[in-house]
Amino acid sequence: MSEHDDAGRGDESADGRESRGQRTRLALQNAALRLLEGDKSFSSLSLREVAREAGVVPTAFYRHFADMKELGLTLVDETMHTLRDALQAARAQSRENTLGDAVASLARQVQTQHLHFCFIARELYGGRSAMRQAIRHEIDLFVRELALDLSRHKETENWSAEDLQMMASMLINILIATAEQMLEAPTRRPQAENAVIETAEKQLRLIALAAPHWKSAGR
Amino acid sequence: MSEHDDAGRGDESADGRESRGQRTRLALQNAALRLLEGDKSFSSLSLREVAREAGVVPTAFYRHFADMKELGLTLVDETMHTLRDALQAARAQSRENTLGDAVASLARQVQTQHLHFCFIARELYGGRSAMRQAIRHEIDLFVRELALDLSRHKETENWSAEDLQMMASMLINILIATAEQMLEAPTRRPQAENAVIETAEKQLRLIALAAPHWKSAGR
DNA sequence: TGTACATCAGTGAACGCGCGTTCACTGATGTAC
DNA sequence: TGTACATCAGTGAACGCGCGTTCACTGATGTAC
Repeated sequence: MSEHDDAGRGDESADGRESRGQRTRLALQNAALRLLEGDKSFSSLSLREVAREAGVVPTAFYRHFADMKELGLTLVDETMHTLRDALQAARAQSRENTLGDAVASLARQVQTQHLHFCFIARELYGGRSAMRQAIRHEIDLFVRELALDLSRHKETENWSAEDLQMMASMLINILIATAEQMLEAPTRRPQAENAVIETAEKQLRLIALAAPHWKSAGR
Repeated sequence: MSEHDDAGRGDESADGRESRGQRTRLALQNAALRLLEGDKSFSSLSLREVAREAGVVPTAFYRHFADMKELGLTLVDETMHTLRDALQAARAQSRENTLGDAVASLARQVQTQHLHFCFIARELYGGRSAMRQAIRHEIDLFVRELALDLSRHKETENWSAEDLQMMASMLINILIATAEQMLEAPTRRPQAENAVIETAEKQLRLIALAAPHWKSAGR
């Protein structure tokens, strides 16, 4: 044990290639995501099913995760990190350009990160409590970030913190609902997809219209 | 066989009390809803589990449903019928009174129809494809009904059919998201519930604010 | 560079369990006379 | 009202299956000298 702390090695990933262990771990994660692409939800996925899809024997699973629940929470973590980057890109778009560009950017993300969005959308509502709460928490972070963004816009600069939060959560709701609808009609035709995108754009535009009139009406 | 069509009897429920068969059938349905109240989703529910909760032997299940899928679709049908009535009541409220009353009415419905809302919210996103599509279809009907309602309001009377649809689906989205959030924090405290309701109210009010300005801006 | 050894990722047999579904059955409910 | 019979909801034993998890193992990867 005492001979282990002589050098600053420690981190195995610095060694160039990813180790054999890491490869199987990733294979398990990707196998689970692949299996979730279709009809199934994570809670109806079996350990043996995932191992089979990953091309390893069931017992190998335990070298990497204590149980399916741990795999699930790992997937939430990694996936939400990916989505956070995606939404950050979309937010950057909307700051510099039009709302339409922001929606188009989101649509592109949904297409390229298809597996990740499938997983999150299913588990946000359908999953077990632990996973649902983990996702909710990440979404709350999104909402807070977006609220901060909004506070720097001229139309909403002197809104109360509460109202900014309300506005942000409504916008995120629209994004979630839109992503869901895009996932629902994948194989049919791109025409349906465009209709969904167009509707989302209109909804965002309508809300943008209301912003300058808020507080002046109301109570 | 020929002696069966002599009288106009036929319908067994006209006999006063519900028959023994109907009682067990309802027991199975309610058992499933009860089991879904917690963490689980319908697809992770087993036939034996439902029979056990209903107090019958597993094989008795087959007297009433071909399999779990049939039970699921039956539950969707019945539950959506219940919810349709609930939303119709909420719509009537909003026509005659304020938006706040409409939201309060929805909140009351969520509390009294708690089990039904739990079931639908879970299965809308987390369920198997057949069930998800059945629910989506019913929600589409809600949206269409609401769009028709909107077309009779003065602020939106000369909007295009497309725009009415867009508006209606946004309103329904808010209702769904609000119901979901109310289900999420049930045991904690009523304070959280009130915050959710207040937010929903504000969101609806904000959209109402935008309505008169639509089309005058836009492209 | 080459050999000896330690570590650890992946193997395969085995277990007990709850599952969906079948079958022949029992006994209660409803009907005909 | 009373008896004989048909219908049909619910029973209980049995089946084969995939599951999660255990265990002792093998053999590849990495380390020390």
